[in-house]
Amino acid sequence: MKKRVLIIEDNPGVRENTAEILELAGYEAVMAEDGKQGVDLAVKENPDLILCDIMMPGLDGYGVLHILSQRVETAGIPFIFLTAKTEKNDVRYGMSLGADDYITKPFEETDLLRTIENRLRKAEALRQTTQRNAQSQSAQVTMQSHVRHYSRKDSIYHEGDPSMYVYKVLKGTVRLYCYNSDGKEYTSDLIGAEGYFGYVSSMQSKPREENAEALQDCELELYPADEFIRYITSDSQMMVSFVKMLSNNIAEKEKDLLKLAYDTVRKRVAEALVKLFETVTETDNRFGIAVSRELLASMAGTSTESAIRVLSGFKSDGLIEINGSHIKIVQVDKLRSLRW
Amino acid sequence: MKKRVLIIEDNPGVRENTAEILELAGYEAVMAEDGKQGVDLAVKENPDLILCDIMMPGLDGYGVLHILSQRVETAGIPFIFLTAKTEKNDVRYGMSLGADDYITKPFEETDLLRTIENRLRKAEALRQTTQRNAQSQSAQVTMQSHVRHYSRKDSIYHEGDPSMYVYKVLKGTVRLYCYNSDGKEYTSDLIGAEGYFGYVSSMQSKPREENAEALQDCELELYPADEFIRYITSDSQMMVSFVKMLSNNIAEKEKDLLKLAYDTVRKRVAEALVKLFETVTETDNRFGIAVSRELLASMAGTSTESAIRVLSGFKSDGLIEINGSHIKIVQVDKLRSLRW
DNA sequence: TGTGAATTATGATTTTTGTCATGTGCCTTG
DNA sequence: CAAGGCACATGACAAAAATCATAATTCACA
Repeated sequence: MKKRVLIIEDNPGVRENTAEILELAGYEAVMAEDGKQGVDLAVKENPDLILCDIMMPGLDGYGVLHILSQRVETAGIPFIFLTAKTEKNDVRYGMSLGADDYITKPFEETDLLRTIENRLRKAEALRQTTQRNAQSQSAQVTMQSHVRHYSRKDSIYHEGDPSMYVYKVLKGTVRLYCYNSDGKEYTSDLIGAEGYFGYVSSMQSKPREENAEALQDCELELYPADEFIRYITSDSQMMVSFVKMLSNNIAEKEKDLLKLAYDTVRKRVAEALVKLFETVTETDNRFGIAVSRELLASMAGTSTESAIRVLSGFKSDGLIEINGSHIKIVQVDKLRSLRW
Repeated sequence: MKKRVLIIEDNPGVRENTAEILELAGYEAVMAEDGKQGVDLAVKENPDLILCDIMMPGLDGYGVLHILSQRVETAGIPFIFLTAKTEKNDVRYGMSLGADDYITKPFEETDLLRTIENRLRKAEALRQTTQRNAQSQSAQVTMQSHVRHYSRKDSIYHEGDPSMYVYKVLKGTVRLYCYNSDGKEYTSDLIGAEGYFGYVSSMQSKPREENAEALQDCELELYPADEFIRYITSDSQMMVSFVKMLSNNIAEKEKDLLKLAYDTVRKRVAEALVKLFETVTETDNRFGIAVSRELLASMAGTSTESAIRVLSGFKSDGLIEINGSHIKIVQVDKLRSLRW
């Protein structure tokens, strides 16, 4: 059966031209001339893939993607941005919204077709895997994996890297972080022993959206992305657990958002300390845990100096003890209650 | 087969007593005397349900829940907090972390057993549904649902309400928001036509974690939570789409976090305006869209006055036009580029 | 169509936080 | 053991944002 591709592009020339190329290549092309019509057609026509211009009058490409991502029926359709600009910002922003890929205009026919084919193949592979697995219930599926060691400060992956693995922390702690446009760092998560990370982008075979590094010496178990997908989808019960994990993740981020929006630096640093304390279990607590003020600041979303000032305050309040970069929490309970 | 319950509680008296009650009631009780041991046992023993004290030396209940939520294998186990305090803050905080339920100490035997039974039954129901569906592939499943109308400012649900429905927006726009401890409002999401909401807590039969209200007159389709779960789990492909939707949600929240951490109010208000513009398609744009400054402020995570000042700036820069509460965006592109 | 309440706008002021500068102590390295 | 580098600490100042106050204007409703 012919694969159906939806083209959302306001420029008639580009639109027609692209459609022609696709039809010559054996696809069925459906065209929309603006964002709103694009959303309608995506729902009605249920295409196998969507090509979408970013800059459009009215509802633009980002908006289209945003809307389609919120619908179960359309969230799974591979989505490729057509971007006139080579501007990295634009592309990065688009990818972070959940686009699967992008093509820079003007594009070569071969580029276009190769990118489309690539995405269709990946989507198909995912479908095959999940369906095969759904049928062969019961059989205990084991994951192939290998263990790798990372030293403190080692980079595990970077933003933009292809998502090869899903990781499980066996020992140590991993830090996930990203940069804003001014180059400031925000630590979005700490993953302690037994925790998983890297699954979001792996599930969608999308490039990494954040950076990961070892906060301490780490032992990680690496599951190839397709192995992980096979494992997760091998059992509907597993899938439900996975969904629950994702849901928790969402709830937690929402909580962080509320904190970041209105809470004082003091509260946020308290939160960061407690989280650190809860995640980093390895070190013995006699001397406290080694924390750079920079890390704490990037967890609280503030400047290093502000974080330091708050710490000084906690110290003189007797909540913590400071020995160089080692921080020992004396009164966990009080610190906890500070967060609210 | 006997159901296994893991009790994580540092007080030996309470621990032994609870175990005794459970064993008399026909459960198998496994005990852990602190958080760390609790995590270990949760992994090793794979219990059917976990009871966990909040206040414990070392790793506390929140920490245990946090860690277990990050593991696929343990994220699905019903988790119930034992809390000595009746303090609402504590409980709310725990629930927002992903706990399924809580029991206040000292508890009545019947309360304890009823709560446990209730949670086990819900978990079992979910398992049954998903397994049944996984076997009966292929058959097209339709969802029972009904449509309900909401007028502007109508409340759809409140924080703490039981999660009865998953909603789909047919017409209009819905606002999701939550309050911080000072009573300040943060608008975490706007859902436009075709978007779904309310699925996170519904999937886990947990109480609502945020508030939902109609931003404009709305027509919503209501799917009973169990219907929705049945629908989603009826088809592995559907499940994958759902996971993708959740992943997108996470990615988006992460993006918002980065913005909130380091971006200026100006940028955040620009973001809010664009988002509003992209979501609220209904109104004709000749007069602009009606937006209260309070809404804009709660989307940007700032005070109303600050939001107003930024708007005044945009107005004198010719980016927008203001007519009372109606805002018309004149130069979308410039506004968009302001966000970075 | 007028009136009062609610919202928007804006000035003045305070509070919070970020930035720059400089000093201190510790640790590494030659 | 000394020198240099680096992270931590803190003061001084600047910038950003929140808060308070009050005026102007919309808007809902009789």
